[in-house]
Amino acid sequence: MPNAPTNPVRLKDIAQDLNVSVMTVSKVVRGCADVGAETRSRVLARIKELNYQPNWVARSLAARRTFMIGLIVPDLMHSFFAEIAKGVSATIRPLGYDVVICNSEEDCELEASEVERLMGRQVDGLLLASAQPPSSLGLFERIEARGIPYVLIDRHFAASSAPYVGADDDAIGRLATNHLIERGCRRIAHIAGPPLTPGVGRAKGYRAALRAAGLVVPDSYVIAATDDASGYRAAQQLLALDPRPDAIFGYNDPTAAGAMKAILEAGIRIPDEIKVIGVGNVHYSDLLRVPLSTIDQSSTAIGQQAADMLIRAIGAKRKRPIKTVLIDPILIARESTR
Amino acid sequence: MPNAPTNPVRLKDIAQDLNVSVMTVSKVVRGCADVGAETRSRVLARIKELNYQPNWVARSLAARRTFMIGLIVPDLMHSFFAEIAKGVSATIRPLGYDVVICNSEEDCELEASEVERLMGRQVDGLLLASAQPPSSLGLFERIEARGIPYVLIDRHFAASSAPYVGADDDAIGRLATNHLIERGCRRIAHIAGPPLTPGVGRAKGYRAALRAAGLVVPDSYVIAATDDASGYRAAQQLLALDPRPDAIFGYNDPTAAGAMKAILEAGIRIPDEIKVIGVGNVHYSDLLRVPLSTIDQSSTAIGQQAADMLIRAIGAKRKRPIKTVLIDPILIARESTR
DNA sequence: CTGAAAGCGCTAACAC
DNA sequence: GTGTTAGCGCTTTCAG
Repeated sequence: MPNAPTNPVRLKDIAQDLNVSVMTVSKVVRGCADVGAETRSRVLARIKELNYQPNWVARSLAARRTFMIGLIVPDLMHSFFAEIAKGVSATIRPLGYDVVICNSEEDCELEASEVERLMGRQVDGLLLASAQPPSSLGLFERIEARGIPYVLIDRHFAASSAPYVGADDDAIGRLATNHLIERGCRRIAHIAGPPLTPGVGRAKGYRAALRAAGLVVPDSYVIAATDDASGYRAAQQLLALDPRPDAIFGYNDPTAAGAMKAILEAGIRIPDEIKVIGVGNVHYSDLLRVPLSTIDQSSTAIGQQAADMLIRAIGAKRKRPIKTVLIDPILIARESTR
Repeated sequence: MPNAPTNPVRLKDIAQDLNVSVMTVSKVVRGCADVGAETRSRVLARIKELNYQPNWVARSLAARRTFMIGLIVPDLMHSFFAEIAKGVSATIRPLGYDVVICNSEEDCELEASEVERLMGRQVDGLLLASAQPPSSLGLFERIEARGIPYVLIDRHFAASSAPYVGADDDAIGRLATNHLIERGCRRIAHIAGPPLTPGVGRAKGYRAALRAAGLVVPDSYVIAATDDASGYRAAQQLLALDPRPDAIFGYNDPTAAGAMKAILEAGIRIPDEIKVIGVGNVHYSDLLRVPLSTIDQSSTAIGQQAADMLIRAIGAKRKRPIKTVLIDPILIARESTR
């Protein structure tokens, strides 16, 4: 038979039992120094006996501090963001914070409403991989008006003056493209991401690398996509082009994986006839039909760094050093570009 | 220049502006019926003007209800759990709840401490894919002592009297094994999961199906593993056995994918020489070197169902129909068992 | 329909 | 060292 639900123990209960004031108990709980040794140990004993657990809602209201931070990502199913979430949790947990993770589904209205809710819940700070259109600034304004610290992740926005932590997308684009060039490719196509900084930056790096190598490709060599399904379709289009590309640089691993599927289905050999590279080093990259070369962006590190900066910003009283941290990309060459 | 942080608007501010009581405003905010039409619209107008957002910490303290629920999963990186998380969010958000997602890393101490924290934060309910050892009951007891509703997900525990939502693991084991039998396999090996209900149930179904078909396999045909790396090693062992298995049923997709890697590396052909099947239908299953046959367990549905039951339990005053929901597995046959 | 009184469980700031 | 006084911003209960 399940025990009858007990009313949670409160500070007051302990105080009464021991004939001390609530304040004294509160101080012991929080580890304040100014409590007599003997009193402290009596309180501690009773706390253990009763298994007292502080009520964080009350504590938050009184202290005007929740020790909760919000993390908004566009898609938890994408392992890149799941990994960031992991990095964030791992960093802030030991510091006594909890994360509330929200999924915006890449929908900017949903995102905005999540942000409002989190602020309503009085989170101490926000980590935001935003899906806002590049120029929108309403949301950032509202966050700033509230004066709550936040850090942008993965996607940078000119409209926001917040610190930013992400990969160096330009470098990613150059690294991937140069790798293909070194492998002897000349007709390098690109599956471009959505019009946010990662997509734009990688495309820019791609073009820069081509230019530096004196290569010219037709406009039709760049097609937009976001995930494996659209990457699959994009690749089908690319394969139909007349001077057929001899390489495809996918905006992320899912698009590259989708592209590989289309290529293999068309009976074209990877890497002999066409090479493929992605970005993200998702966890299953080397289990694919042809192990996928990719650019690692250290997602866990991104999460850690961002969490770190946020915690620092929360601690700081009134200044905000607008810092940007760019994580260096690492090339991981596998079978698909052999 | 960033706007100076504004002090958040409170009920009191609106009340003063309009010369009404705080109570009246509070009622309007919550949509209570007993407010004059004119008063209501004046309040509403001012609320919009000032962009009032309720302080949920204060509200929670007063109402003794946070409208937050906790979700504890062993590993967010595993897309199965990410998908459950998605299903949960999608279900409860429209009802005004938020989820706090915690990662236990498959570590039962960490899990216990997460649960305590969530209870300290006064969540209204808990969704728990627990990593407790099968017989441990301390944690469940503590949750029940608090009287807070919770629902077990994916892993069932005899020690807990809570409702449970998960896949029908026995059926999964039989479905997968029978599929292999139908495909002509006779020496079917199994990569078994950890000693929790999913692993145990699937292994049980596996044995039951073998028995029903009159097949006998040596004990050495069953090896434990949890992820792609250990699945890889397990498969290497299996391949070294003398009557080499002609099929491997992996506890989950990662183990099966790892197994495929080992098999292909050994120069053995899938599915001609050995067939492979997994469980989970992870999102990249058909992008693998050989598209992986699998059993789909409708993770999103699990999340939805569980969230649904929890919400119901929260609403219910004082009874707990100990319900169990088993989601029917679906076979997805791909290349690896052709 | 409206509001006054009385907290929710805890902490900040300052007295003793 | 310890306790007192005042809230935090909101809701509950119950009178008007």
